[in-house]
Amino acid sequence: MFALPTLGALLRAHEVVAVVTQPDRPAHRGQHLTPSPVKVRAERAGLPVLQPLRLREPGWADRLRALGADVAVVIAFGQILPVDVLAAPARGSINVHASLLPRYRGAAPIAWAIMRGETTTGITTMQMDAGMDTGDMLLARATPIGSEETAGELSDRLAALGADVLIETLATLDTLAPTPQRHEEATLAPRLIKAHGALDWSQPATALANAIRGCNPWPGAHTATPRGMLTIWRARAVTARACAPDAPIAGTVASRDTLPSPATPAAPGTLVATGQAGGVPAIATGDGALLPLEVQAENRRAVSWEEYLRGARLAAGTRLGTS
RNA sequence: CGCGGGGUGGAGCAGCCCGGUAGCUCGUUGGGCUCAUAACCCAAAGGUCGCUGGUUCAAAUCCAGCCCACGCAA
Repeated sequence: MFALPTLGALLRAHEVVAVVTQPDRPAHRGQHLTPSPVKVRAERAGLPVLQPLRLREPGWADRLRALGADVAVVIAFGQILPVDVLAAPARGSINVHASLLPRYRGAAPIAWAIMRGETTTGITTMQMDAGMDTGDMLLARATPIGSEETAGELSDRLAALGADVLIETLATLDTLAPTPQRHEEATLAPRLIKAHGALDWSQPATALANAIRGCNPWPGAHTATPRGMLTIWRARAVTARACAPDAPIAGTVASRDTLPSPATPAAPGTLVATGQAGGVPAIATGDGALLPLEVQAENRRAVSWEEYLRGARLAAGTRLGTS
């Protein structure tokens, strides 16, 4: 979980008076009530754990104020906090946000940065105010995004970076000059919903590859096939050199270098031979073709694209994405 | 008792409804073709059809119970 490294760093470097986290929720197979990882970690450290259903309800600001904390650290909490709660600690509340503000304000900055094809992102700490991620910035640190990095992988890195930046922020809090954000440059990164994972094959292959990275591990980029929904976990954009609508999938390509250009490109979403990667079929897009690497059919494990195709029995020319 | 699909040679799957010869795409091994190959051709090895019990002349297939791993929930 994203907040865990920061909690660990705080436990080492500061006195933590209490931890506030989400209530236990039914989770996983069997619907058992499951505590958040933050709660587990806090209880192991012997700290009081508060799990408010809604911090907006009256009384919480007073309870938090009574803890007598110098400062509150808010990270990946998922609730909008009223100002009296933010102001409960003596020095207010500091947020660790996983983007370079004012870009990608909101609940899913990591996924959106990848889906938009950004090559750089980072961590920003800010003094929280009433708006959503609109507070004055304290410290920021950038990090490059790997060309094939997934949201999950980037999240792990940013979680570790966030812990560092937060500790540095607290250590220099007295001398830091809060910098107002350039609000006119703000962009939004709203919480993802399942529909954000629906692949639109008319988009360019590079955009689709970004969407797939950004939707890994949640909600998963998916498309319809004649045999049910298919989630694509990893994919690579390839050139559409040999994309003919009725090209055979494998086997009869005489030479990868002498293929004639198709008279008409295959419709987006069509399964086509590529003449690349040993004749493994790819998927035609609005611009170029997409070569899936790791996929997962409904109710099944994630497997390689080649493994999936062995059992899926999809012929060349099959259209994906039309349910 | 949250819901839902699965367990079939080494991998991914079909067959199950409608019981009757173990199938497909790969992989592996051997041989062939070729300047060559991840391509093509031929051949071979490899399976207690998750387990137990039941029904039946006959069970991968129908019934019951159990075990195992998986998906969904934001």
